[in-house]
Amino acid sequence: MAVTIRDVAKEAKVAPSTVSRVIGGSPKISDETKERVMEAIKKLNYQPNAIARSLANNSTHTLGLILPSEEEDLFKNPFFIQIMTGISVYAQKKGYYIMYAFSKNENEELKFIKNYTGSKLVDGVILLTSRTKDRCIEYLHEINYPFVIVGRPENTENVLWVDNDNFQAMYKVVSYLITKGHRKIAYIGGPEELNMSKDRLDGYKRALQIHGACIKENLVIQKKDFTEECGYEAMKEILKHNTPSAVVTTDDLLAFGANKVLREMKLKDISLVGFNNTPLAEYQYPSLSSVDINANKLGYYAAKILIKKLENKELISNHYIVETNLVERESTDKVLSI
Amino acid sequence: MAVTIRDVAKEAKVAPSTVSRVIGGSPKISDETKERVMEAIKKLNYQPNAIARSLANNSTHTLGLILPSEEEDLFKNPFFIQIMTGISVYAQKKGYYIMYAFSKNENEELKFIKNYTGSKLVDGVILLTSRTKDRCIEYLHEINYPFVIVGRPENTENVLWVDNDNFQAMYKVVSYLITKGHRKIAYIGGPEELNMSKDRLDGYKRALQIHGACIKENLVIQKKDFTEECGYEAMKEILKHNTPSAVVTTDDLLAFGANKVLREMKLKDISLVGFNNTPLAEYQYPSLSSVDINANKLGYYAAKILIKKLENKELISNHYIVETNLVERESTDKVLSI
DNA sequence: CTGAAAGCGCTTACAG
DNA sequence: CTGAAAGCGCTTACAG
Repeated sequence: MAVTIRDVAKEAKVAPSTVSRVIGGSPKISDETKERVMEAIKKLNYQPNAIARSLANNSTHTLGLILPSEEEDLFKNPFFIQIMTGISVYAQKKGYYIMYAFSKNENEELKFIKNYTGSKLVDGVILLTSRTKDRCIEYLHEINYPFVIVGRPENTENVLWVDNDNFQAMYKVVSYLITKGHRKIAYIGGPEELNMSKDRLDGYKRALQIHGACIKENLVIQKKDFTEECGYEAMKEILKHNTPSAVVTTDDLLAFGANKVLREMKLKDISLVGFNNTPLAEYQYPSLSSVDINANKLGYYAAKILIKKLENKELISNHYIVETNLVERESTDKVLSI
Repeated sequence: MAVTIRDVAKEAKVAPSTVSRVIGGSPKISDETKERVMEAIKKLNYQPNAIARSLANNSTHTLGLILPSEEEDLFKNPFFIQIMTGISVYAQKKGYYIMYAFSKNENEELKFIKNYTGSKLVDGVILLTSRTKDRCIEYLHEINYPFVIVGRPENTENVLWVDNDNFQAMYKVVSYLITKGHRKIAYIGGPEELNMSKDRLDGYKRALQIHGACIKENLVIQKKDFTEECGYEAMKEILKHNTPSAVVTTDDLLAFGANKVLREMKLKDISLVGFNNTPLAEYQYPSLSSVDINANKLGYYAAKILIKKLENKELISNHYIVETNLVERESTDKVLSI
């Protein structure tokens, strides 16, 4: 049998409640008994039962992480594992545990959330996807359970979230290209209904506008998926009507597809920028410049903002913006021939 | 306040113990009361408190997953996330929860294990690294806590583990190359002290032996790390004395490095095989043939074997071998010029 | 400063 | 077949 608080109490010749207070760091315990209890704890190698503690405290010190398992790039993009390490760094620092569940779709997500919250297993929930009109968010609101979303949700009222500044990220990329002399810059994006897509496209347009560069309709293509195929098709479409000097994309996979076209057509002078800075980027020919979104920080701050909320600490803001940075590689290293 | 078993009892006009029995599926409850209780549960939308249950049952239905955070290829290799999804598929099917912790080194690993087990948070532990003379394994043995290791440990006595058959995996690769006409096959491996390394090297040697091909000392190079640099150096060393017609490696990163040399020296006729089939493999030039280790299955069976143990089910064996398969790509597609 | 008691929300022998 | 009671291992008002 494992040693309990009663064993320690007996050993130290005090009441269990006193042991509990020593452990909890209660201030009103004499140094003498504190010491005696500590000795007993060490002698018996006592470790409090976390479950009993949770029951008495009505708190498990556990965060529930809901992951999508059908993501196109769950394995190709280190995004998820980076988020997970980021979360764990902060959580572990604060003595919180993390549970995770992979769910295939919104229904399953909701099922896990109901399970986690209804059975009081977790103190708070971390969501990694936010759909438009997200039922999980609605539900968590309804039952008033603490949660945080990685990725800005449609409606940010009363919800905690962390995200990159997608507008600024793309704005910076386009501005950078303009400074390098580019004027005709094409854009290949993913599903246009995503917030992320809107923000990035806005950033693209705004940067061009500010610098007085042209925004031509057929320089902008948005596709249904973040896949290589989509990138390939998009690049083909663009080249039908135009020959840009640079192409920006909203995902490395799109950029890979675009790059394939450029290679096939031997268009060596067109610059190309990816997004997410996946490990694959540096292995492209030419190696691909890409925007690093610092996914680990997204996780870190998600955990931080949620735990602060759980501990009723004052929140300066209901969200946190993680900076992005462009990793420059060969694909933006080309001499402008225009 | 959340609804408890007492509320349900009151609503159904029975004792809490009866409600508990209905939930637990006890056979000796009349259909009539069972129905009444079920109605009350539905009406009040009752969900048992998992923590209270755990305390009463002395079991949390939770598995603790210990992950290394300093792994060279934590982000480049989808190994870990695949393991995690594999674990979750089986665990979720069986109603188990999963906690994870990233640890920087053996000491931290041990700390988390002590925490998880000592505080009774988890019913069993899943380890993803086994060192020679692993203190974590020793400790878990000492306290007699259920655990499973992904990757065959040094001493398999009395421990649960899952792994690929590394001997056979490499044996098959080399045999395959021999059938394609190769006779002079080089080997680039990682740290030789790893079980995995020994097994793969043995598989290489055995296959050559069986087929009567040559095993030359300086065709085999083992490096300290699974990195691109190491692969690069190793390939250089090999080419100093020999010109093999094919090269096998024990990791894709090693193969990438080797491939770099081959490209630089324009040795287009040398076949190359990677290991782990990372997403990067298909993006190489030429695309890299690689051994898929089915990491998701490793996770799945790790969870399965551990949960079976936890539920005192009969175990046919204390380990499970997950098959590997060679994914053929351009790098083994070359015409033999020898 | 410390202890006895009640309570967290379940489960499960025990009794009927 | 069902209920009253004790127990899982903690915490925390309450009293002194």
